[in-house]
Amino acid sequence: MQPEEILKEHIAKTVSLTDEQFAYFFSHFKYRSFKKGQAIITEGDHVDCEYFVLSGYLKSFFINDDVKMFILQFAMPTWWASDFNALYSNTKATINIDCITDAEVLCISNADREKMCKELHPVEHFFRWRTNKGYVASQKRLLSLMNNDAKARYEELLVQYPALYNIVPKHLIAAYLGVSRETLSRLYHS
Amino acid sequence: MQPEEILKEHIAKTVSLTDEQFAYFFSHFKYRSFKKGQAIITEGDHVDCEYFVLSGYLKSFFINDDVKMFILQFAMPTWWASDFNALYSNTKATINIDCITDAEVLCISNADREKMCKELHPVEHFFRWRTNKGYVASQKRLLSLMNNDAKARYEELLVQYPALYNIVPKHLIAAYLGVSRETLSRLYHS
DNA sequence: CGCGCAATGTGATGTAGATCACATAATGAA
DNA sequence: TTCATTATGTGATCTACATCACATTGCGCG
Repeated sequence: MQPEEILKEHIAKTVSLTDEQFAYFFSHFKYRSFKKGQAIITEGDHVDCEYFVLSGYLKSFFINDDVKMFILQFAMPTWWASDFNALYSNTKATINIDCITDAEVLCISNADREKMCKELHPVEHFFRWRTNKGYVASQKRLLSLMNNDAKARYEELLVQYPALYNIVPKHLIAAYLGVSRETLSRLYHS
Repeated sequence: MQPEEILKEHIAKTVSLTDEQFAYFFSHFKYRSFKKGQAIITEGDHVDCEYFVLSGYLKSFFINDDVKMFILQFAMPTWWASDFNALYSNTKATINIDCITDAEVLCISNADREKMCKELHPVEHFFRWRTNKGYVASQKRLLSLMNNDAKARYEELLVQYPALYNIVPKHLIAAYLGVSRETLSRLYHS
């Protein structure tokens, strides 16, 4: 499927745009492809785009002072990724995004997104719903982190995103769950 | 300050509405007041409103199978609260909201919010930004929960919301931080 | 095909924070 | 003011998970 179709189908799940509206909207995106391991956003960068994943897997993560990695999100096809904090408050990136596999994305600049939201009311509606979904998911994860132990969180993750099991190395899954890779290893060998 | 002014000032920080637009928007809100300890949303309820806090403090929280409480959010004046998951996906409430102090709120139904978003583009813009702010805050809290120990999280909270220290009982602060009340007590007595 | 590095497994030990148990304030309603 | 209830403090113990150390496996790449 072509990039244009993928995005169109994704948007259509939430709002309806005429073909002309969509074509205009789409014209503000830029296609980019990345190799496995390549960085998309690095801490300290100026951030001016958000990314719609066409193919492949990304991770957004934070590295603390002890050089320990925490994964905020895996991004899979049709998901959006960026350092939304930096993007919206126009500050330097505090998180990193890179590619777990080869990946293709569509990117749109912050300015263009805001312009589109202003010019096309349905686009603003779309982005409101997208963010809302992200917010709700983030709250759920917060609860899970406080309420469940590592094993329960691991099983929850596998039920929700079984694809991750095969594609994403275990030490990254551990960094998402908030446990050490050793603990994760012990969890699923018992 | 009157409810109308409080909301108006709050909205004006993000978008500008004409007086007529704002009056129309405001006409969809209903004023309600609650006593300390009173429940606003209870798990299992049908949720059809979101709440803008005029005065007082609310908490949104989850009770697990062991009857242990986890606080998702404290809501203070000019904050919004609801079970957004239930509200947007039209399912029964999975969280509770009640009053830490006497409180006054303005509530708007889901249907009316959506209607307002449709009829007044700036209102949709406002709600997009509000949700975006919530999303970013939630991601930050997630990182803090994975990265910092209880003491660091406690200090972070006090720096961010010093008012909570005097107003909110310590065992609720513990339930927000994700530690036991005993541990919290030991933390700040050393 | 085989070298080297990254990913994973597994034991031993350390520790933050939970849990239990009980004492001591506060608060608030009659 | 008194009594009951709720909030808080503090010791003793327990436990999930981290950390360290090292072995093993797998895989990208020349």
